[in-house]
Amino acid sequence: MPAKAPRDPNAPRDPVVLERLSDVFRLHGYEGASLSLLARATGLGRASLYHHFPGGKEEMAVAVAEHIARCFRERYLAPLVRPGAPAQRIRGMCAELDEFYERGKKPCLINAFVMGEAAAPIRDRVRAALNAWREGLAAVLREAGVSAAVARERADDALIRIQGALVFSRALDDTKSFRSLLRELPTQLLQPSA
Amino acid sequence: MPAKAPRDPNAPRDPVVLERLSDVFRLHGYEGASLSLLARATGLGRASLYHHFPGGKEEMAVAVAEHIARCFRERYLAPLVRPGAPAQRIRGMCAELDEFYERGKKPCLINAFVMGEAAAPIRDRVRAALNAWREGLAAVLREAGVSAAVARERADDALIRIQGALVFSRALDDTKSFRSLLRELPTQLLQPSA
DNA sequence: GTCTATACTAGGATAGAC
DNA sequence: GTCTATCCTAGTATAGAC
Repeated sequence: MPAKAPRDPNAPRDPVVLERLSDVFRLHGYEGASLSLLARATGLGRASLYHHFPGGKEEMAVAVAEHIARCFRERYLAPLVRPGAPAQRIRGMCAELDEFYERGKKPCLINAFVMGEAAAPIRDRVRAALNAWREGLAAVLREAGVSAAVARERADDALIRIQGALVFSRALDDTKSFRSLLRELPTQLLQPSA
Repeated sequence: MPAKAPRDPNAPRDPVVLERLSDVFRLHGYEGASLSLLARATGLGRASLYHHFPGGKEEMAVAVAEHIARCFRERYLAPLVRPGAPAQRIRGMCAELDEFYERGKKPCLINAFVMGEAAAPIRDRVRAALNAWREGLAAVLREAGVSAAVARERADDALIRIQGALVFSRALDDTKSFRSLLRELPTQLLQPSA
C-alpha cells in the first residue's frame, strides 16, 4: 500500500540520494528493499525519507526508475547519436555500460523491478526505458547500413545478452562473461549481414 | 536467521509441494517470498510448513534449489545424452525448456536466487546446477564436432541468452523474444565454426 | 529537513491441542 | 501432519519536536 498523498510527478530530486536508493533496489528488488536498507544507504532516517518521498517505498521506486531512465538517455543513448563512426559510438555505449554495471558486479534495475510485485507505474517506466534503449541502438545500426529488420533483431539480441550476462556473472560469481560480452558486442552488432 | 535445527540433507520431499514453493521463489525471489505466500501456494498452514521444513524459509529454499537441480539433470540434461543426432537432442532440451519456463512467462530460479540476500548454501546449489548445465550442453557440442573451446563459449552464450530473454520477455510483457530464441538455438549452437 | 518516538501491520517462528 | 493461538522482530508509516 502506498502511503499518504499523490505526488509531484517531476519534482527535482537529489541525484545522489537517487543513486543510493537505486543501488538498494538493484540488489534486493522491490520487495527486498526495506526501509531500513534504504535509510542506511542514503544516510537519512526513515522519517526523512518520507519527507522526500511522501508516497513511501513506491514513490522512491518510481523516482529511481525515472532517474535511471534519464541516465539511459543521457549516458548510453547519448553516445549513440554523437558524431563519429557507428562502431566508435557503440564502443562508447559499451564503455558507459561497463562503468554503470561496475564491470558486471552490479545488477540491472530492469531485472530487479521485473521480479515480484513491483507496481504498474514502476513496470511502465522500466518498459519505456528499455524500449528507448532498443530503439536507440537499432537506429545506429540502421545508420551503419544494417537493414531495419536485422537492426531490430540485433539490438534486441544485444540487450538480451547484457541482461543474461549480468545474471550469469552473478550466479557464477565471475564477471568474465559480462566483460567479454562488452568487448565483442560492437563487432557482432556491425558484422555484415549473413 | 534460520530457525530451529540443522536438517536432514537429503530427506525425500513431496515434489508437488516443492513445485509450488518453487513458483513463489521464482516469482518473488528469496526475500520477497513470504511465509504467507509460501503457505498459500502449498495449501499448508505456516505451522505445517515448519513441520516439513524445520529450518524455515532457508531450508525451503535449499530444498527447492536441490529439487530444481534434479529437474535440470533429469529433464534438460537427460535429453542431451539420449541416443540420436546432437541437433535432435538439443531440440529435445529446448522443448523441455519451453515447457519449464511456460513459453517465457515463468522466471528462472537462478535469477531469483541471485537477487538480494539468499544464503550461501542456496547460492552454492544454484551455481552447481548452472555449471552442470554448462558442461552438459558443451559436451553435446563437442560430440557434434565443435572444438572444446568453441563448445564452451557457445554453451555459455546459449544460457546467457536464455536468462536474458526471460528477463527481457517479462520486462516487455511479451514472450516473443524467448520463444524465437528457443527456435533458433539448435541451429546457432551447431553452426559450422567461423 | 532531520530526529525521536510511536503506532500498526506483516513476517518469521514455536507451542501445544487435535 | 495439520490447525489455532501466540510471540517477537522487522517493516511501513506517521506525528510532533527541534
